[in-house]
Amino acid sequence: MSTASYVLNGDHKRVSVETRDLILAAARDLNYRPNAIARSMARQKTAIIGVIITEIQNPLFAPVTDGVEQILRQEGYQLLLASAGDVTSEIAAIETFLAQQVDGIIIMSLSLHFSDAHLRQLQAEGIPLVVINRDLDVPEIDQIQFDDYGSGRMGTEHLLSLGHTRIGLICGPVAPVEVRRRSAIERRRGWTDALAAQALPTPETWVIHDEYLFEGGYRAAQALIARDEHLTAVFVASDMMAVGALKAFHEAALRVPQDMAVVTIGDPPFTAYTIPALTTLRMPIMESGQIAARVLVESLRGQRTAPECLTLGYELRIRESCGSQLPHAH
Amino acid sequence: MSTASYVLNGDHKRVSVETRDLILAAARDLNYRPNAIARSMARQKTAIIGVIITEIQNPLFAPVTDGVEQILRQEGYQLLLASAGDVTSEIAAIETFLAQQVDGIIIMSLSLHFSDAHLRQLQAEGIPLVVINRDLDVPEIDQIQFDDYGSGRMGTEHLLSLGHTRIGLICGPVAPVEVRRRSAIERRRGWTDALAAQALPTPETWVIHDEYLFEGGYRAAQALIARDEHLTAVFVASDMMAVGALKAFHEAALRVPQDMAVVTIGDPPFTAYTIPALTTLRMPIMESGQIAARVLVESLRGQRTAPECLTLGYELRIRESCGSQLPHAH
DNA sequence: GCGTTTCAGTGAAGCGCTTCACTAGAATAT
DNA sequence: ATATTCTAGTGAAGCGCTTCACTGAAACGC
Repeated sequence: MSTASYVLNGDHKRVSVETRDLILAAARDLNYRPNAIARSMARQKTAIIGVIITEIQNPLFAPVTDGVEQILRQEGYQLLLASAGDVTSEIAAIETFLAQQVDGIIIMSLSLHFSDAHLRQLQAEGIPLVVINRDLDVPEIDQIQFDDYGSGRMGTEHLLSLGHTRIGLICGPVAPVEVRRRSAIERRRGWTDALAAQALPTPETWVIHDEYLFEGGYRAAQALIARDEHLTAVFVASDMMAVGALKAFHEAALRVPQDMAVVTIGDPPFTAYTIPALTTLRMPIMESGQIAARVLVESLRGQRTAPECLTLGYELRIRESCGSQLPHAH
Repeated sequence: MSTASYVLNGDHKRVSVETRDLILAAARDLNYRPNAIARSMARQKTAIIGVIITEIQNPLFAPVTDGVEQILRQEGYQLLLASAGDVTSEIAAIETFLAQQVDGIIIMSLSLHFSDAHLRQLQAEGIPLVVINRDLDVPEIDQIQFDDYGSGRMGTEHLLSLGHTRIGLICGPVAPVEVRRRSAIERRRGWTDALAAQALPTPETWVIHDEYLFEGGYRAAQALIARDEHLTAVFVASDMMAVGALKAFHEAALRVPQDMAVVTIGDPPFTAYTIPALTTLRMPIMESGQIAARVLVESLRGQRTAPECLTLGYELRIRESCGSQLPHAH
């Protein structure tokens, strides 16, 4: 039995070629399938990674999961998936994963401010953990972030570079605390700083916060129009919101980009097919999943010394909605 | 030890209240966490379900996975996820799942015509299996389908009911065989039959097949416009394609719905925020995941006798692109 | 009061594998 | 020729739990 085990695990030194072939042949004849559970039991590791995401249907999660899965598959790990929309169910998911003896955990959250005592504890117990997109003040934990401040700044600066000075902001929720998104706060900060750097005003009335949804963008744009602040451009900090905003502008007979230039944030291909096509800051979502998985795998192999704390940048994709390609009057 | 096991598994008959409390207290003190691997080993089942999807990023998959996850979580099962874009990797994923001793498998494929010898074999080995959206000719296997023929028919009939007679079709790929989608074939059949039932013509030139993508719909609409067949309406058999088509129509200065009425198929919320909002046949995607999970769980509990073969219907959502709400001239 | 049933708890096998420690024999060294 | 090393293979413990078969004591029946 031990010989068979060595053969099936590819230990070439311990077994002669003849016995090896014999065993392999027997395995084939018997239709032998190794029992991963028993192996995990004996080895005290499972080659399974637990992945927790906040909501499966959120557009961020498919690409992240895809990225994670690509790398894990390639590295020989399996992926146990759970969704957890609040701290209680996150803790429950972690407990289940630990019971399941996962080798490591990846958590991809919305940029909500969750409490993280349980993550500290996980870390303390020595379970390899990588966290994506969470406002976490625990430097020992590997983290992958997005440069949300930079995105706010970059989007606004692009509009500034096109000559706009009255640039509004449609952004995700910043209050109340349960739904507040770090990304929304940071993007707003970026917008503010970009305008302030040019000594331009940033009045409260040029900003609308709403949910990161089509509906939210639609409502926000309507509200902004109603305020009649003579804006010539708006930075919409989410592609779903931008689609909603485009509709509201269209209904208000505001032409984009002539009457209202739009820059937004996102990754999905559909931003290229809106009317007009949206100029976006591409968010490296799938990449964040890949990187998280790689970092985790390196941890598991003991190839890491210091904790990772990466911030991924956005990339400007100029299309029609910002009006770059049009001569426009100011 | 056995007493502890009984207590922790909630067997109330075998243990006195005092010992139970003692054991529970000790478990708490020791921070005891049951080892699911060891339990699986002893019980010969894992409470893990393997889920295979074709491409994580395909818009069908997030809702399906969501539906599956909801039910499985509620029923106490874990979800092991793998993506497999072709038969070879599907077989590999199944092998891994079997090694992992999953209790059952759910496969959600694109409606490609995959070979299914390996599924028959799975079935023969007695592994509970539910397949969503695959063209499978194996009546013993539980299957969840979408009524694609019905959707083609229903969408076309809606346009007929609005007085259109020259109704084009933009549809998914039907050839070559590697990329051919059953859904495309069926929807075309529905379109043909709906028109034929009214003794209307269904010329080849009114139909364009392309990929189920924004790009595909864009190209297809351009091609259709170029043919100049004086169509007044088109059934676009995918919401992504419809978004692309809308853009092509817009660029060709064709007004939707006045010059070209559009009905499409899909579920995602974004169809309500296109310009104009798309009239769609809603595809019960998440529901298909829920149902698949329920069927599987029932199988695992031995509560099923006959194999399931469900076909889920589509539901018409009238919005702007079909022109229902407009008086229009014919 | 004796046999029977119930109750509470214990012992031990076994789930399928890995891996350390070991052995017998062959090869090599001195 | 003897000691040492190497090679190929074996034995057995053990991973952490479940569950069947069992036991001793208490409760019950007539």
